[in-house]
Amino acid sequence: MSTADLPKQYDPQDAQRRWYSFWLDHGYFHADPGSPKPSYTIVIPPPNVTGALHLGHALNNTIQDILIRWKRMQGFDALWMPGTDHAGIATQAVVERRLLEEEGKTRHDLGRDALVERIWAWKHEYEKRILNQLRLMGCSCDWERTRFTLDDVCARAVRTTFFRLFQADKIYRGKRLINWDTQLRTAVADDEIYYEDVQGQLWTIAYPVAESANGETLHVATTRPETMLGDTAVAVHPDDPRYQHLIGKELDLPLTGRRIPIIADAVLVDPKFGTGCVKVTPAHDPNDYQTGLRHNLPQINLLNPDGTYNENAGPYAGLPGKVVRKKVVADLEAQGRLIKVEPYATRLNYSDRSKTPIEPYLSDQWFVRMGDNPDGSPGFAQSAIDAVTSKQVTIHPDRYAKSYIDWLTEKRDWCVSRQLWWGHRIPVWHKTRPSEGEFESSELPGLIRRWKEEGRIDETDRKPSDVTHGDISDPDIPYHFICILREHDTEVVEALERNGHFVQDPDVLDTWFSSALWPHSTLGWPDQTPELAKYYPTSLLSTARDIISLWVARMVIFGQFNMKDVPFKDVFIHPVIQDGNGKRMSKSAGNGIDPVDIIDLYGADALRYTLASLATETQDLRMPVEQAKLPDGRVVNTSERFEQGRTFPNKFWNASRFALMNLDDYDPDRLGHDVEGDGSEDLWILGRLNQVAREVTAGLESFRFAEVAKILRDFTWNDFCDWYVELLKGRLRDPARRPIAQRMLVIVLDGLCRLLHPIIPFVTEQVWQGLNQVAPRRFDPTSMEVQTAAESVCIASWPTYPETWNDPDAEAIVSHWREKITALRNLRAERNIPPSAKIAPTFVATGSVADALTRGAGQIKGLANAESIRVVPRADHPPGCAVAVLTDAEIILPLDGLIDKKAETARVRKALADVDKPLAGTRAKLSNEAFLTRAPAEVVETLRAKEAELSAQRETLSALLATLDEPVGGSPR
RNA sequence: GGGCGAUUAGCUCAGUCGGUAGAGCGCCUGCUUUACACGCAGGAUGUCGGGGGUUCGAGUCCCUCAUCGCCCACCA
Repeated sequence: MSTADLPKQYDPQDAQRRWYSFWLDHGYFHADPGSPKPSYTIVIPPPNVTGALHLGHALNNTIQDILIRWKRMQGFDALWMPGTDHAGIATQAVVERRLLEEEGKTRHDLGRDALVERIWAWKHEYEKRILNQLRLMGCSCDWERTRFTLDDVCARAVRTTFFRLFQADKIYRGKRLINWDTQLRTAVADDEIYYEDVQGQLWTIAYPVAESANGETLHVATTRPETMLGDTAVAVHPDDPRYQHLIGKELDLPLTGRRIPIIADAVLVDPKFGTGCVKVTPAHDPNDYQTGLRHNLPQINLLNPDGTYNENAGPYAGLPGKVVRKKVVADLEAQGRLIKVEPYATRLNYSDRSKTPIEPYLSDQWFVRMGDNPDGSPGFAQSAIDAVTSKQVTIHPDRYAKSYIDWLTEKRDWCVSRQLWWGHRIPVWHKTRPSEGEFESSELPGLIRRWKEEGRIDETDRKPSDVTHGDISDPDIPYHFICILREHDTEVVEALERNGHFVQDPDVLDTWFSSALWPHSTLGWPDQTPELAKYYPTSLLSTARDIISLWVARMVIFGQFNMKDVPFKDVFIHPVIQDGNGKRMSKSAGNGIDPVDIIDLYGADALRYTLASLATETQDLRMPVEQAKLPDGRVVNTSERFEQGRTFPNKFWNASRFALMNLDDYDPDRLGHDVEGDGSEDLWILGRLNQVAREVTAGLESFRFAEVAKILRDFTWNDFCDWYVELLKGRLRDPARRPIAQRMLVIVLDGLCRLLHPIIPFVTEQVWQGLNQVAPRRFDPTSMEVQTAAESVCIASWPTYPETWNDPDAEAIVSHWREKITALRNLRAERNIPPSAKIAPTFVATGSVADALTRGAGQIKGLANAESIRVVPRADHPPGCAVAVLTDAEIILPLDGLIDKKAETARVRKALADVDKPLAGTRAKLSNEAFLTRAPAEVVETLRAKEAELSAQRETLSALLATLDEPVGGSPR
């Protein structure tokens, strides 16, 4: 191959364009359920269509692609299922914000259908962008199977699941406090709230004990006095001696004339705080709400949707909250019930969108039951815990299993309804109040019975007397819900909605509801598809730790419910990328790094290699952010940590370039004079290649990506490039030895392409294609024969080399060479011998060391730039020589006309000091009686041998120093 | 408040079985050696956060303190 085809610097952009489309054209990424190969499956954590991918996505997708490519090469029918998430609240919020900024409109101006249409348009744009980013990174997803959590396939799975949950009484209607934006009249998600510390006030109010002879009162403190109108209890700590006699008694709630109980609650009340009495307003405070559930307290809702007070507030009805507060305070004061008012720093919740305070608001929501079944058998949460404790699902690193289990142990029911427009609409129709009466006489009751028998609908028809276990709905209100199986069952929908008997629930499902189905919905469930049969359960899930509870746990739950099996066998939790100061990267903070910028700057392989080398078991990893200029002039964020990823593929490229330039006359069938290689270096490098292949395989099996990246880099750079290729250069120039050298080069390069491919797919494909041009027929590690290589490294076999490729003798010999050559280079540097000057060293050595050096004379001459070398069993130190004393040899280097006694003395003294330090430590240990008697014999033996070696080395150095006519220091102790 | 993690070279991090510490970048010296200056050769750099314990021996195991970060809950 001519150098013209092989630019000095690897051009990642060119390779990316060429080979990605090449892979797609050949369909390598497409999995085939009909294939006899065993399956290996990963479903992508679907990125939100809210925006572009960030560096965390890049890390996660690099990990997944490494595994998928590796398994594909191992002969698995590898499926990487791609797709995106509709991300309910997040996406709707993004589009609504833009609507407001650009057109000054709210969603109510547009209406439900028009807004949803806008969001679809946004989705199309970002989905395209996200999927394209994945392609740029080289991700080998099966694009023909791309899914979206809100597409028809997923929608069917969602509706079927909801229906089955409804039938199984795993879904119920309950109350929950939501964050209510009184201005926009809408529910707001937790992450759409911001806090502000404000200087408020704390009012202390006296509640009189009912029918108390001595006029006893309880003092309660509150930051929101107006909510007292909804109080349904006052709580004290059960162990508080001050109030023991009052527990169970009642209070006269001022201003209302209502009687409320005094309850004992250890959770809500901290007896050391304030007066030790807490007013309980279940409908307007999350803690009080929980307390209310514990004590079966009524929940009195005081609010209208617009923030004014309702009829439950009696005389205050119709007034806005602010005014109610003023009047309540004034009225309390007038009645002498206000004890004190003091300034108090408190935190207020505000809606991100309207910038107005959030009101906790009690509303009807749908819940999925997490607790155990009425018969005591494990419910959803317990089954999901069991899946992990029994290792049906293994979480790596295993410390995350704890957070998974801890969260599930609470068994808190999952609120699945959201007051949004973007998402899967809840397939439930409510009976409307006006329809009562005429409904009974209509044809509907009969139809409903029939449809139910046909399995098209299910219903919950509850009269006030019914009690459902765990159901926290208001027991006084009857309801009738119809759950519909098929969305397009127009016959049913029309009949239900006719005459306004039923209306569909306006809410949509929590986005995690559809995400929880992802591992089976994407494979076609509820249909029994060949894909489902083959690829479920999937093999691995790779994700970030912050969604272990939101997503991982729920996938296990729904997998067990729908599929009767867990969704994946392994879960890998990858680290979170932070900036150099340990802060989360974000667009708004300006410290984010865009993976596409890194690809533009250094290439996809650089991005992937760097991220892989950072993927350790740590939970956070830091990446100092700095700026760089793109070719087009844009200034973008990058990090010095991409340096390794940038240089390494280039190094590999250049080593390959050297090889390819020397393979023009490669002939796999012409083997020179030794089939088993030509020298110790060949046996050594094959042994190393074999060892590296095994370590890399083991590393991938246990998700040690950083270690795998390091092993491969070290082998490629330090063994292959720095030593093996250098050792080979002389042989390549010798026509008799060239064929074997070429054959060796091809074997190692072929192996490196395979081993590196999962991490850096583009440069390895580029090299593989080059190899295929000059050496299409070559050694194949699977068959152990010379045969035509695969047309792409994507589908080449993962290498497993014979165990016999392991030669400790060759390894020892080469390590002797390396050691002595390094010592010679060291001498050169220290004595300022120019690299170009030829030297003629003498090695003093015996036994196997001498053999190794004699055998490698030619190699050593080449790499140390020596014109001759001698190996002798003993020798004096003639004056005017530099001498290096190694543990098993001495090197005597005559320095013609370069006698510098001072420099040589300094050098030897330093060498002596270098020996003295470990020698002192070793001797100290060996003189420790306890060590000698208690440490294992072999440890003692090793140390003794080391001591002998160091002593001998020191002797020689001392003698050497003496010949330099300098005083010698005492023996170290 | 509960949980998890981190603290090792100037920076960012490895360090599996407890046996006297490594890498990349940066730094210093010298090299246009015909694969590579995104390179080659050589070099310097550590009280492994503090204290205590277990052990013949601790970066590694245990306790404790400090600092930083993340997650979850919460502040009447």
